[in-house]
Amino acid sequence: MPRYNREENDRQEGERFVAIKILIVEDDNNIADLLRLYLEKERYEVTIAPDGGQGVEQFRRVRPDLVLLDLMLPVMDGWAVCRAIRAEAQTPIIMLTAKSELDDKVTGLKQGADDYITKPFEMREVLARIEAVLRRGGAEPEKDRRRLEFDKLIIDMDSFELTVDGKVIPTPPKEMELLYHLASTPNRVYQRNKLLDEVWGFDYFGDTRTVDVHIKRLREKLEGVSDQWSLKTVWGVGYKFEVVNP
Amino acid sequence: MPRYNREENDRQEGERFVAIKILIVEDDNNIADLLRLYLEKERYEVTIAPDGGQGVEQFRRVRPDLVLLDLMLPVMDGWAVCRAIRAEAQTPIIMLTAKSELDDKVTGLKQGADDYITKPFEMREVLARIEAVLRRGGAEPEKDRRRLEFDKLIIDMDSFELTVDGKVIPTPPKEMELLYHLASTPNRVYQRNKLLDEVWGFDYFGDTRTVDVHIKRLREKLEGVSDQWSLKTVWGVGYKFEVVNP
DNA sequence: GTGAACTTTTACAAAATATTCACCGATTCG
DNA sequence: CGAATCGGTGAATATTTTGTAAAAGTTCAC
Repeated sequence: MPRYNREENDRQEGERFVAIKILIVEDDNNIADLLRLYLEKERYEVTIAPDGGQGVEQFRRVRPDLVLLDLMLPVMDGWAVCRAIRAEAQTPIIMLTAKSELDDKVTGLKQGADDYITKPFEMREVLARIEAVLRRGGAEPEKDRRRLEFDKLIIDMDSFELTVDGKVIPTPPKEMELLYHLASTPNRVYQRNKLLDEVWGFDYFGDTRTVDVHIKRLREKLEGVSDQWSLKTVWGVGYKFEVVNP
Repeated sequence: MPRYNREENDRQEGERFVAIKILIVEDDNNIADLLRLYLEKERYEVTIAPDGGQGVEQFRRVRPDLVLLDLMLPVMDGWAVCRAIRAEAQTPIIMLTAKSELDDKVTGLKQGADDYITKPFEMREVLARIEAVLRRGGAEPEKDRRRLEFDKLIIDMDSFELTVDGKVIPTPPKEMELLYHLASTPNRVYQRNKLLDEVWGFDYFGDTRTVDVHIKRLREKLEGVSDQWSLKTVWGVGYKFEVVNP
């Protein structure tokens, strides 16, 4: 009975099951709500504080994984909040600033902010920066449960077990990772290149046929198990994990 | 002797047809070569310049889509190159800097750099930043959601599925791409030549009848589905995806 | 209405891509 | 250390798509 340890590859992007908490300190309700809207769509857990004082208070209460901090705040300004937070935690802080003044940038960075976004900002950019900062800080509360379930199929990257129709099927690491990767985003086509990059690693130089062989080995294990899902070839493009009725 | 057929056929797997050009200005050959290796694996077209002067020269010659610029360069330093490039184009620039000094960052941002990477860097990070910067600049290496919807018709390039009247119709890559291309700009006429250039690739030399045949194949799949849209022939000119317009 | 120009359709050959198999070196495990 | 397992390669095979040529059908201009 083979046993696989998974020391090396933790570059998967599995769905997170424990939400990442973000505190927004922002007095403009419109902006705050907009941010909440998008962030919640991305499955972040959002808390909003309308001024600096409440900002610090909420920070102590919820202990967020990241803070979005408006520079212009009533009563206690952004820098003060920034320092207050820094005084008791290394939580990443992204500053939201109305003017794109260089001076602000310098000062803010000195006070300990991790990044900057100048208003008016694009949500796309905000999301990207948040991800970047979180990644950089290694603050990944995700990873707690890397497990996907489908009809008669459980892909569990924690126990490294593939359960098909109730039975555990011994499955080598690469196959597990490939399947997990594909199934993480059902119905989305992955090109062989991308799979090599994302599953084998960007530093892997090898033939794209390798992917085919692994797909074949997976199919042997999965064929005819359920009509709810399947490993589909998209001719001329790549592969996808298809589930009916998404 | 291993074969890396990922590099052989250029527009394999329906990715981009015109390579994105990257200019690397870096005096350390090891680093430059390493960058080239990985970037070419990702299908970027790479040019290397070993010093600032040649950097600017090459920039004028190849007009890259992005510049990776080492800060420490012999003769003409990175900032000077940055300014020189900024003086004649808005091409995104990513700085490679040995020290992570705040001063450098600020100065660099002032000079117009778009992003920063401090050495020693991880290739993974470099690749991520490149994609981010390109995306931000709208040079879209890949659109976010490549999906078009019309009455009883969904063209989804993410799952690579053509859904007609609720049913998924198996459709080969070329047909998908052609239809997607036409439907991206409804009512606009495309000449056969243009379509060959834009869908088949500028380097494709073939008969213009080819387009006709593909149109015909598409029509078989789409005929009589909806009166809201249709693949129209514009006699003597080309084809268009026509939608009825209020 | 007629012919030239253009488009549609068909059938087939060529090209591209995917699957599968057998095998071997590397790695892991006992 | 030796056996078993895994990951990857290359080649043979199977499959699907794509391009072309040629016949048949349309449209347009006069």
